[in-house]
Order: sequence, then structure tokens, then C-alpha cells
Amino acid sequence: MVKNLVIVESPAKAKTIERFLGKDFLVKSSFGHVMDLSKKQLGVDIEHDFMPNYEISSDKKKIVSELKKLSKEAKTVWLASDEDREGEAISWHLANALKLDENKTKRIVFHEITKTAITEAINNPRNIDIDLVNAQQARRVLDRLVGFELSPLLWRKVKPALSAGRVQSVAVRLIVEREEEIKNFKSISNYRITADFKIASQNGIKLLKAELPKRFAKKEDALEFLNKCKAAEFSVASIEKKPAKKSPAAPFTTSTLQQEASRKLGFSVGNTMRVAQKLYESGKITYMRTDSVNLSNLALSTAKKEISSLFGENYVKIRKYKTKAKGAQEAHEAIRPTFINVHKIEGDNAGQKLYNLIWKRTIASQMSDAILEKTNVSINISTTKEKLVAKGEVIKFDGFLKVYLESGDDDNSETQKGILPPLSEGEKLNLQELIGVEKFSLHPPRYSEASLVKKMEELGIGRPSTYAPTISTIQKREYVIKEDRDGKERKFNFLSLKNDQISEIEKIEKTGYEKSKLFPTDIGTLVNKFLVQYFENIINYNFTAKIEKEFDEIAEGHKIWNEMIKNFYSPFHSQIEDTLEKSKKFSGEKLLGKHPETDKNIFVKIGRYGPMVQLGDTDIEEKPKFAGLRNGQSIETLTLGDALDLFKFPRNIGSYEDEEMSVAIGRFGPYVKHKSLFYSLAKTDEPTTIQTERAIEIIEEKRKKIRESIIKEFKEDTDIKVLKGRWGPYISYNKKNFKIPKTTKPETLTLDDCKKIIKSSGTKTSAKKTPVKKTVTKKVAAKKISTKKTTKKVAVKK
DNA sequence: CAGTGAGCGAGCTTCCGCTTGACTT
Repeated sequence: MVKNLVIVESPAKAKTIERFLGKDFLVKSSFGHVMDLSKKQLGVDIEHDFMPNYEISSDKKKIVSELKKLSKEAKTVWLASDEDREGEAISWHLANALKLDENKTKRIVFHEITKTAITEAINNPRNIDIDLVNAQQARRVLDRLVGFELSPLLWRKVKPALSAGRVQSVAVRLIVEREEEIKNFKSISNYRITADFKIASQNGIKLLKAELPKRFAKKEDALEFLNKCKAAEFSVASIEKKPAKKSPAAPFTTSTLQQEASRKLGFSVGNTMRVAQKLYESGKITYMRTDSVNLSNLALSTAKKEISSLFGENYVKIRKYKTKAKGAQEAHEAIRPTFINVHKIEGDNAGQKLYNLIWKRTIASQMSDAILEKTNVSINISTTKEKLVAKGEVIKFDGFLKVYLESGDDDNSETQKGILPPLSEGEKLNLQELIGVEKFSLHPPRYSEASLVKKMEELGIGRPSTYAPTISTIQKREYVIKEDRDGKERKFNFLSLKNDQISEIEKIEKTGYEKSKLFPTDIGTLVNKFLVQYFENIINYNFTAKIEKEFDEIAEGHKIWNEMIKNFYSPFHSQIEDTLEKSKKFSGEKLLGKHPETDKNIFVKIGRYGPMVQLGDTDIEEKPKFAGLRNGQSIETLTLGDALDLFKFPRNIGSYEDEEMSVAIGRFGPYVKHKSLFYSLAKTDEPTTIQTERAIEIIEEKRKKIRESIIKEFKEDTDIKVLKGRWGPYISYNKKNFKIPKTTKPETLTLDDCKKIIKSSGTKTSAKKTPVKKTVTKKVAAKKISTKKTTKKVAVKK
């Protein structure tokens, strides 16, 4: 029998702690929350003080029964989940789910995973902090109420299966509003003057680049300035040197890791988290979901030792960083290498790169400032009062720059600073060329996944564990899309003064190229418009900050959680009912124009399956004609001509093997239909012009591919086939797929072998799937909006 | 994967945060 059972949140943490505690302690993990509001229903009893209806999560049943068994045998159960709001609730849920005896249950917390910290925690147990738990209940219930009342409203007013929530809807709003800003942005141009001087030095001719601090709004003004400089003499007016310093950035949190991995390694937010998770599980880094910039004393002292031995003692500067993030809960350390003396690790490329980034950032954070010397050279022009300026920067002491420099979001800074050639005051300068370039002002940048995370963190919306999932949700719902967009060509004027000659030419540059940026879709834009119109108070940028304050008051015991929820819910629910009653269907309908031949109206709007065009009105007897928009088309930019093209489908394009072929646009793009089979067109095919010959080619290509994917067929039973797929060979039967055991060669399979595999795996998958499938529900969520529900209550400990 | 769209109505969809694997055609 084990005397002591310790329960933590993560299995990797459990393993480490067990090493410190010795054989009297068994350390297990709960894998996060084990209980949650019921999945299908609202899970909150509005009639009875918002009593939550908790259930053991379906994927946690196994672990809960195991922990229950172990806890019965143990003399003392130590609940060691994190010290924040969610962690406290996890302990409370464990106490309820495992039916723990209060007398043998102890709650402990530790901030560092070291023997001393853990022993100290064991020596100072406390009880579950019910105020903190209540703050979590309030958070959970509010999110459920908002999500489960707003979403059904969207199903009825906009489109089925949509979703809205306190966090995701604000994330979408940020992207939609940024796009509007960009659309309304008016780029203005001005003229930037730069000069290149030739400087003779010992090592040959060097170039000195200088700039006029002032810009000219008009081309004429820039030309006039160039003219003035035609016969001018240039000389150094003054040389000014100023010391400056740069400090390292704080160690990584989840959000800053995601940003830097995106900028420096090109990782998506989700990819960064997957790679980090692996590093954590193999013990190479500390926990990767954190909002803390704090490093443990142990980490600080190893960093100090490491820096001294690598670079010398003058490179060490131990620093304590303070978090700036709103609502940070700081249950963990910053993200750092577990062993700071390990510079490089084995493993896959992505893991090594990310580890390296984390190592450098951690080390740099404890290094001295870089000392710089900035030089400003002012240059006289004999024919005008204006002065040119040349800027240089020299690193006097590199400090932390030896290992790491944080990247910025806009990496296209124009002025490159470096070492200036040797100059002296009064020195005459030899002009090579004076240039005036037309520059256009830039619209605010679109969000990338990482810069959206940064913005959300600033607003206090979402948590380290949800940044990546939220970003994937809003893409899965097709509110936003991540994509590259080609730039456009733009003309600009280029003026030059060289050898006393002024020339003026028009050049072309490419502008507006976007790589992996987030764009709102038509649906995202429409849903946002609906929510801003009717629920601005909920998707307001300050809403989360406001309720977080109240959650804090609950945690401090100054406020009762269900009273707070009641104060929120009454007006919110009336708002839902009002909107349900008063607002019309929100389809974003727009009249594009009239059909040139039939004179019928043509509309563009969001339908049941997304954006579409409609030919003819709905209130007349004749049924209107519909067609979905094609990939890449949007309600915003669709023209009447585009709409007319869409109504040309299905197009008959001749016949093949005595059957007709037609081309149309479907849910998954353009296709050829032949003998009631579908063949997708290639991206290079244009469905409006494609002809018989090419269509036959497409059909034959597909047939060939299918033939090639067959490994084995059986004459006795044509339903069963052994096929080659993306993940290797598999058995196909009745449109279902079955895995082939790795030990058997697919070519050697007989029909009986296949039937056996189908039978054995068939029972397994069905056994797994049946409990997930829902049983019987009596009421429909969409209708529940304005009706009272009956939920079974589960006893909740006060 | 599946190639729709009004209206009728049944039955479905949905939130945020805390954790990992199992699984994909």
C-alpha cells in the first residue's frame, strides 16, 4: 500500500516530482480538468442560482476511476495542482470526483520543481480555497452562458453551426476591423531625399549615405531642392557622438515564444506548441504554457555560471523581470531549458531550432546591456540652409547581443545603420548622387497568427493554454483565413541628380505582398457586423478586463459568485430575447444589378452553405436560381459580370463513352460530372472555357490514379479492396477503412485475412464510438433560448 | 468529403481552460 498519493496536472511533472519524494509517495497526474459542465446541455440551472451541472469529462473517466482506487488505499492524498484559479478548481473537482475524505486530503502548492520547494510545500499544507474555486465557477459559467446563448442566435439569424464566444468573437473582431482600416486607408506619397558621397580613405573609396530629415509633399518641391543642390558644395558641419545602450528581452512566455518562433523560424502558433510540448515531455524545457517571466533561483545561478564560463564575468547581469500582461496568473516559471548548461540537444530539426531559441533567450536575459555609440553627422549645403544627416552606430561592448536579438514585427526598416567612414569637421564632401524617391505611407499591417496572440495578450483575452486552439477555431469556423497574397505593381517617381544632371524617371515596385496573414472571410465579416450591432457590450475589447476584476473580487471573498452572474445574466438574456424577436435574418444581402436579358434582380448574400448569388426575387412565384461563390471570390468585391458567369453552370461540354459530360462549381470547387461520377478540375483549368478533350483527359487521369492505388482485389467479393493511401496501405470495405497490422505485408493478404481484420477492428471501433454518439435528447438547443429547461442537479459542495 | 441554397420543420451545431495521445484516407 502507498502511504501518500500526490496528484498534479501534468504527467511529465509527476515523473519529476516522484524522483524527489522517495518511495513513500506515489505521484499521479489528473491530465488537467477532470470535471466540466455537461457537454450537450446548457449545464447551468438558471432557475436555481445558476447551479452548475458538472460531469466527469468523457475522456477522463478512466483516469478518475484509477485515481479513485489509489486514493482509497492511500493514507493521505495531496492535491498539488497549480496555484491559480483553474488549478484550485481542478483540486476541488478531484476532491468531489474521487469523493475524498476531508480529513486525509491536503492541498499543497509549489512554484519550483526542486526538492526544497516540494518538501516545504509538503510541510505547509492548506485547505482548498473555496473563494478561488468560486471565481473559477463564475468564469466557467459566464463563458458557457455567453457561448451557448449567442451561438444558437447566430444559427437562426445568420447561418447554422456558427459559434460566438467571449474570446473567439473578439479575436475575429480584431481581424475584421483591421481589414476595414486597411480598406479605408488612403495612402499618401511624399519625397525622401538621400545622398551618396564618395569618401577617400586608406582602404579605398567608401560610401557615406546621408538623408534629408524633411520630406517633400510634392514632386515639384523635391525637384526644386535637387536644382538648388546642382552647383552646391557639401561639407561636414558637425560630428556628434552619443553613448546608448540596449537591454535584453525578458525570458519567454507562451505568447513571446510564439511570436519569436514565428518571426525567426517561421513556425505557426500551433506548430510551436507541438514542438514545445515534445521538448517538455522529454524533460528538455520547463512548462510551455505560462504567462510568467520569472526564473527560479536555481536557473539564475546556473545561468550566471554558464555565462561567466562562456563569455567572462563582465557579461553577467542577473535580472528579475516583471510581467506586463493583463490578468497574468503566473502559476509557472518562464519557459527555459531545464538544464541551462546544455547548449544543444539531439532530436528533430524543429526541436533543435526551438530549443536553441529558448536557450539563447534565457541566457541573454541574464547578460549585460550592450553599449553602443551613436554618431550623427550633419552636412552643410552651400546653397541652402537645409542640412543632410548621416547616422552611424558602433557597438562598443556587445553584452547580450553576443547571443540574441529580439526581432521586430516590421523587419523592413529602411535605414541601415553601421560604421561611418572616418570624417572630420569642415571636410569637403564629394557628391556621387542625390536622389529623390517617392514613398507611399503604409496601411496598418494585417495580423499574423503570432501578432494576433500578442494583441490578445495585451487585451487580457485568452490564456496561454488557449491562444493556439482559439486561432485554430476561428479558422475552422471559416471566420478568417490564413493565406498569402500577391502584391500589386505600383509606379513611383525617381528623381536623381548626378554629374550636375537632373533626371526624372518612373519606376515600378511591387507592394502589398502578404505571407501567412489572417484575412476575414465574408462570413466572419457578417457575423462580426451582427455581433457589433446587437452585442457590442460583450465583444467590447474591455469586457474581459471588466469581468476579470469581478472574478478577482470573488477570489478575495468580497463578492458572491452567483450574484455576480445574475447581475450579468438578466440584462444579457433580455438582450438575447430582444434580438431574437426584433432582428431580421442577417444575410448581408446586396443587390448587384439586373440580368441583361431577363431583367431579373441579381443579389449576392450569405446562404445556408456560405456566400452565393441569387437570380430573381424570392417573393414571386418562380423559384430563383442560385449559385455558390467560387474560392477566392468575396461578397465585397464580386461584380455583376462575375455573377453572370456563375449562372452559366452547369455547362454541357459534349459526351464521352455515350454519356454526357457537364461542368459545374461545387462545394469543393469546379468539377466534371460524367456517369454520375465527379472529377475535380485542376487549379489551372478554367471551368468557363474548358472543352471536351481536356475533360476526357481529367477523367482518364483520375481512373489511372484509382487503378494504381489498388494493391489487391478479390473476384469473390468486389466490395473488399486493399488500397494504397496517404498513410500507407489499408483495407476498404463499404466506404469504411481499416488499418492493416504493421507486421503483415499487404500484398500477401487473402480475402479471409481481410475479413478477419475487418471483423476484429470493426468491433473495436464501434465499441469506442457508440458511447460518443449521443443517446436521446428531448429538447433542441436552438429552441431553448427562450424556454426554461429542466436539468438534473448534481449536488455541489458549498 | 460531395456537389446544396426560398419555404415547411425535425434534428443537428455552440463556449473557455486545463491536460495528452489516438487517429486520420
